[in-house]
Amino acid sequence: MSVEGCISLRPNDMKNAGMVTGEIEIKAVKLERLAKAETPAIPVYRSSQDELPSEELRLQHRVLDLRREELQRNLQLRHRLALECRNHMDALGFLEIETPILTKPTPEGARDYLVPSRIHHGEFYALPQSPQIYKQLCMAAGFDRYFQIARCFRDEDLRADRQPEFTQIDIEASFVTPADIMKWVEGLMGVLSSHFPNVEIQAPFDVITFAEAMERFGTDRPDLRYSLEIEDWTATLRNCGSNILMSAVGEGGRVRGIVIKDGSRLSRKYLDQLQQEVKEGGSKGLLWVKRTFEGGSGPLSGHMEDESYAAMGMEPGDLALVSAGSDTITSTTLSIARASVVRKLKIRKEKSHAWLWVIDFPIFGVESNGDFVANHHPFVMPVHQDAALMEDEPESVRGMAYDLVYNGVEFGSGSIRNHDPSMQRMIFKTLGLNDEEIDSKFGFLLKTLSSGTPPHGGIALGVDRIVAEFVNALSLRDVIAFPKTTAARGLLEGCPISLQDKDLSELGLTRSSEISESREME
RNA sequence: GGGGCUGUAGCUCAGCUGGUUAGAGUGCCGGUCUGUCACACCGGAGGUCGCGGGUUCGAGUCCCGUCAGCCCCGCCA
Repeated sequence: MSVEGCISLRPNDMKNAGMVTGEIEIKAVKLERLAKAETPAIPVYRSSQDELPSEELRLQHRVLDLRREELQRNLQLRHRLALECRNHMDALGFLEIETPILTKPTPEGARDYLVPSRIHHGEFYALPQSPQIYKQLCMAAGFDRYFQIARCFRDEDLRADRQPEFTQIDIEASFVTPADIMKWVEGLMGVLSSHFPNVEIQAPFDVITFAEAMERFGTDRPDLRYSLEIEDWTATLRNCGSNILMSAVGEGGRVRGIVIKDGSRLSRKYLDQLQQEVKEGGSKGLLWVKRTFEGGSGPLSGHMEDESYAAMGMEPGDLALVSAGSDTITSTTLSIARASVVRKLKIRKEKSHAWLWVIDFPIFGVESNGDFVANHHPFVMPVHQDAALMEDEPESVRGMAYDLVYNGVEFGSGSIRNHDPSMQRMIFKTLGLNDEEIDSKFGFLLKTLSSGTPPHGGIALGVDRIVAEFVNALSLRDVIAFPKTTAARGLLEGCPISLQDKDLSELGLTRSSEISESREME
């Protein structure tokens, strides 16, 4: 509507303090209807106690959903964050350089989204999983400080915190140490978070090593708002008489666990449910014992002595959650249990904002079949004192890598890169690539490194996750204007769709017989 | 690829161990009222119970399959 008239004060007894414009009204002299609207399929203006329509409908009618105040605000804040990011990086002398969207498929890592070439039948581009290699090429090209707010694409199954296309603040600089990058990012996060009233920041952030994070919290992205820590009770409990614990220790495992002060109030029902939770997370199970004034209860209580309670720091009323086996198993189990108990008991936060750097990640992970895979990506430079282990003990080689974690959410991940082509080639070989494969997939990178590339490193920060966390959104979908569903569909526009045969043949593609003709677009 | 939850009026939901004509709130349409702001009051329309098959005298309800959404495992360098 277009309304012309005089703004005037409402009569005193008709003012409404609950409305922004509750004190005034317009004495209209002219009314014009600018556009007609059908009754909306989903309510746009709803009272606060009304339930939201189902997410399926909200995504189908995304335009209407986006009119909601909450989403308007989320996208405004997202804009503010991007703008401030550009200003801040510019002030630090960083150049925003665009990198290709049509790129080369990579053999490592996530599945690529592929784009068939019309001009070269049978050949494909890939959408970038990240601008990683391009930003390294920028370093070699002499742009010493690069950044980009870049769209990335990964064709993997989705989660609440994963979209098939997502946005990163991508940063790379030459002649830097991890400390330089960390300092820049701390400054950047300070500027960005200042626009979000419920986020606070204090630099420098805490730093712990990957090994320490796994030992104390069982995860590489611990939520340090809570202090509950994992302890090693192998010595205390190895001879306690429990078959489960003794056999796990006999096989070289450890006994680890968490003491929950006053945890006895957790019900049997909840502890059974917690069993289920850790099993779904891939664990075998979880033992527990409650210390009482009379003695104890729970699966382990029969094996507990007063001395063992004391050694574990348990007082009457406390609960211990215990896991035994390989570090991988106990870490997974206890980190899931830790997060669950914190939620259940609404344990008081030590602080509201836990910023953390996790450093010294192992470069390689080991698959169940013994193959090595890159933990982050294959371009991480080994820490100096570990470089000698590359040949004989690659699993022990730590990388000059750093993850940024806020309240248990991974915001970003970065590293110093290999600018030495021979080290880079050795890493590719450890990952199982032969020289021929290395040259065909990454020849252009190695050739660049051989042309004299400055030492360099950087980081990539997940914009969607950062905004989602800063506005307290339950899902990435609430901070993205037009997100995809968990099956990677766009419900508003209706994608993906099947194509007609003539469209396919122009691209040199033919329909597989397995895909029925009925799927063909009319 | 696997597991779980959900799918009933435009929207949010109820619908028991299978049983007559599937309900409520809200929205929508018509009317009354006209200083309202979740207006109030009166009246009305509106359902392929996601879709397909099966069991049964009878299916919203039970079984099988399938589609869609959400959550999780695998996967995500």
